[in-house]
Amino acid sequence: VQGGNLQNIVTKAGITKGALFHHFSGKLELGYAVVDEVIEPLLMHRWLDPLKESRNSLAEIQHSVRHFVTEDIASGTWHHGCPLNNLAQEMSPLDAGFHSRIDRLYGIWRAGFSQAITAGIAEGTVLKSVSPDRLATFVVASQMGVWGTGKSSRSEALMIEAAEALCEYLESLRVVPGRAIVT
Amino acid sequence: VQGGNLQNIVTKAGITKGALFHHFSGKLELGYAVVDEVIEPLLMHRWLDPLKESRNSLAEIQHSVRHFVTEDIASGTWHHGCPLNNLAQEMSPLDAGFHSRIDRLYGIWRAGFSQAITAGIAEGTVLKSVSPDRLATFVVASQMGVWGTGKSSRSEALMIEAAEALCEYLESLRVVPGRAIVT
Amino acid sequence: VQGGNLQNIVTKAGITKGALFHHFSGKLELGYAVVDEVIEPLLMHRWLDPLKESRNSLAEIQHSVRHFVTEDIASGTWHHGCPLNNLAQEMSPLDAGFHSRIDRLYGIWRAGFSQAITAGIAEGTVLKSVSPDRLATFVVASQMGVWGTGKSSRSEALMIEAAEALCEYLESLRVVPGRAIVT
Amino acid sequence: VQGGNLQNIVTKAGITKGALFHHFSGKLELGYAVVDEVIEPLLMHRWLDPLKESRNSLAEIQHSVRHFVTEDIASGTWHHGCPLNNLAQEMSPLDAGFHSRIDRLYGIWRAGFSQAITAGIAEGTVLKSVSPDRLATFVVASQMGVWGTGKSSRSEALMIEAAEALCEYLESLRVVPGRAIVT
DNA sequence: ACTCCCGGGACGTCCCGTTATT
DNA sequence: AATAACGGGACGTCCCGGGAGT
Repeated sequence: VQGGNLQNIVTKAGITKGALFHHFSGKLELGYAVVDEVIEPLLMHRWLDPLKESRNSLAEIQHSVRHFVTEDIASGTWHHGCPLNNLAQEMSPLDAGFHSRIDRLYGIWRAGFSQAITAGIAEGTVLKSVSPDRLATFVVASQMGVWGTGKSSRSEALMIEAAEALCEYLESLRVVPGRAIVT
Repeated sequence: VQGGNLQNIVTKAGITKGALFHHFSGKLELGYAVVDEVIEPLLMHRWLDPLKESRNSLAEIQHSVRHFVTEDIASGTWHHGCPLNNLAQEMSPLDAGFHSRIDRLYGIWRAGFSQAITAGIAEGTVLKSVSPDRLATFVVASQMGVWGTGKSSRSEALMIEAAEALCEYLESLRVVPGRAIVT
Repeated sequence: VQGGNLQNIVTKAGITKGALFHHFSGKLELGYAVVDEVIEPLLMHRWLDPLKESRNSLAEIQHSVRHFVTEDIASGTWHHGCPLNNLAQEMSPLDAGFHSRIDRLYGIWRAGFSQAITAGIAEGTVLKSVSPDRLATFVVASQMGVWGTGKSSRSEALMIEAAEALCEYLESLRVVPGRAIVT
Repeated sequence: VQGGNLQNIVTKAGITKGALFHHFSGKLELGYAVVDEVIEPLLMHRWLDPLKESRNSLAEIQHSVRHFVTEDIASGTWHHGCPLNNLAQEMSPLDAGFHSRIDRLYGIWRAGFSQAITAGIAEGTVLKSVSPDRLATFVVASQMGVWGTGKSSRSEALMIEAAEALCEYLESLRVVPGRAIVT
């Protein structure tokens, strides 16, 4: 469960502390590198890039939510939780500046969602009554909760249920031809 | 931010380490006691007890969500996050058994919500289309996310926005006289 | 030869690192304590206090020089050098502020000598042509050199010779009844 | 202040660690080479060679003392202390054998002074009452002290004063036509 | 011949839990 | 019952020297 132990990190990575210190000046630099070179690309690739090429924002977010849960369960690492959140918990005690890097990614995440939702409204796939910023904030928060649920309960079913509930909510905000709209 | 240091804990508590070890066999037992004697009553008092005396479950949950956020901000400790989640993050590396206590509380939380939602459906204040278990899981997960958002961003506005978004969703699931219902 | 190694320090002192850390917050505090509570009193007791009660400054300094060399050789630690200088060499890399504490002691040493020499001139035991400050600086420097000679050469004879040469010089600055005076 | 770090040494020398290890088997061999190829020639050039060509030993030593202090201050590196002493302090913990090389240089230094003083006595420029070996030992020790004073205090004035005091003492041992001699 | 990458280990720091003491 | 002193050990840092690769 604990990745913060440097000895464990290097052992599991199959390297030594000497080798690590050669590439990074310390644990802090390692954390920075992980955020910048692993987590940020992962965030982009898994959550934001698909939205850019999509014409249906909410459907794409739903897809990502379901896909991520499915994949995590398949990979067997689903009870590890959100990598971003984990790193934040692990590294924050070390450096206050680390916190800002984490928060920056959350900001990017929210901004990307907000932008896509705005586009969805313009394209007529999302209800006009939706506030893009608020929904983006909520979806990110809920996804954090989905991971937290999986991590705490270690129950596949519960994690899936939370993810499905999020998707269900998103579904209610979509404009679907032939569906009545609450005013 | 770091309360994990035992020396800090006893110092802040105004006692000495020796005194602590007379009452608890170690850091683990202390953590257990905190869960059992502090967090569980707090969970009951803040989230579940109000539901028992209420005739409108979703409205009560909305109230709790808003109340907790408001109060946390007012107390100046709002960026500390959820006590339950914090303790889980702090202690779970120490002991796998600790994890089960945390999860038990989440289970109680979900069960309490689910039961109240079921009652709400029976009483006609909640839409019949709602799945009590699923919604309970989602609300708990989202509330975790709301705290996480506040803790990460340290932004009052963002935390409030996430909380309001959750309340907004709950609002859409309530049965309000004179409101059209989506089929 | 190496006292700087903390593991060696605690081992030779018969204690453990844990015990040391309980009394001192770190190696630096230990060094400070050694300077303040060991070396400074030693400086006072061995070099400056005798001068206060003496009516013949140079003779007293000569006595201290000879006594210290003799005692060091007898104790078998004569090749360790000057404790003040050793600590300066050992600790300076750790903390620049440490340097000032060391220098302060040298200043006290020089000031004490200077004052005693001034008194000696007034009492007529020291040549009027002597500059107190200059001689004090030189005697302290030479005594440092005497220790350095012993430490480097590890030769008793050489250390004694250096000390005797210093005493011989001091002898030439004394006013002795019946001795001619160079003008 | 700290030159002991091998990485710093090679960086400042503009080479790499790999290159160093092709020429020296380790830090120890490097230290030996520095003593043999840098410090020993420097000792010869600065302190002993001038004596060979001089007809007035003590005046030459005075000149060297003053010259070294002046030059060190001018070069801005005067507070680094004596290269020989510094290296001794830096390296001797590493190797006992290193100590002997250092001591050998001090021996050469003393022998050179002693020989020059003996010649000075024969030539009539030094008082016959002077013991060449003892004075040589004392001058070397005092010069060590002069450097130590400068290094500890980082005060130009103090270092100059110590050097001048040494020169003043040497002056008193010279035979100068027309000056009275103490018996 | 020289560089980069790396292994192994020592150092100072820090902290949990225990023991001697009152 | 409560404290202060302490033991033992793990952590992150740091560095010397070796060895593969060019």
